[in-house]
Amino acid sequence: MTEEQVEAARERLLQYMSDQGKKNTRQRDAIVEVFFESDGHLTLQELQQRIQVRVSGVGFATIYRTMKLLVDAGVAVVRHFGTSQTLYELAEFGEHHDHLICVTCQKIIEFEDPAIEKRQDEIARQFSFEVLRHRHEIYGVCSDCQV
Amino acid sequence: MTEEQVEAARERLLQYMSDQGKKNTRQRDAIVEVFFESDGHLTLQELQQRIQVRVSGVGFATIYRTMKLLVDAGVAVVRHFGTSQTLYELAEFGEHHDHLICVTCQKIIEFEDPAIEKRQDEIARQFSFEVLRHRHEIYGVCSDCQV
DNA sequence: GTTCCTGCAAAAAGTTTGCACCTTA
DNA sequence: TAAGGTGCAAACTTTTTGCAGGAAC
Repeated sequence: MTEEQVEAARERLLQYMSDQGKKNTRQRDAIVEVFFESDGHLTLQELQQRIQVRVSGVGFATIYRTMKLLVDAGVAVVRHFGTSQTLYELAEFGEHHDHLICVTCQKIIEFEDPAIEKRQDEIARQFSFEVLRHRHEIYGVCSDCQV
Repeated sequence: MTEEQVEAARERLLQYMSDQGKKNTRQRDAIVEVFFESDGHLTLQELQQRIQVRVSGVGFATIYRTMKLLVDAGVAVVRHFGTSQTLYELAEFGEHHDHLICVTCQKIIEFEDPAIEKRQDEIARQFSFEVLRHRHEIYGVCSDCQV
């Protein structure tokens, strides 16, 4: 995700918060900061770990509720990749990417391939199907986890 | 999934069970029956509801453990869609296909495209990623539902 | 000063397991 | 009869919520 897109997301979030009469707090700032820096795909646990480093004692519930706020604002989306844990990802602004998911270490690699997107549109056309969105996930073993 | 594939799955399950010294029971038969007939993704809850109809008093734990057995035998796979619930789906035998999903009428069109599969392998190779499986879902509006 | 936020702890929701008893082969 | 299987209930895991006190505007 590019710098401009993160900026756009920040903008959108501020707009949403002022529209909804939401307040800025120390905790919220820290959570939002960590989330935007991370480039997505974090569980609540991971967010908490990273937040602890800069602001101590941010409760789990606060992170949960703040992420819900980000989702409502449209700057984050919830995803599930096989595990029972919820992941939060930066919402797409224009750009689209898909995922390679390591079934061993749960690492997620993003990829983007115009050739596949194009072929996909051709297939849809064959069926007179109007594409709205898609998900393409490749599950396997990443280089680090291969024996 | 075709009739032959369900047959193959049954075969494989029986083989696995005899290999592992697993026993046939009234409950297991009912669970397997319901699962194979359903041809869809079911939660444990849904399975239990359907099983109740034919065999009363099948415990949740038994269904859970039986589904685990089916997964181990390779005839079922676990999936997580948006919800927090686990879904069990029939495993694919041989052929692989992906889906065009109509967001209006929920119709599902299966497709298979060697060009995409090939491109996908190339991408994985770039990341030294060993592909195990993938899912490719295109959401949109089918020809019947377009206005 | 009112409205919103936070942390805690408890409640929910779903999945997994230990155990005593029962069934299959 | 031995090896598994079953149901119950309890343990776990993760997400969600109620509430009293605290912070933002």
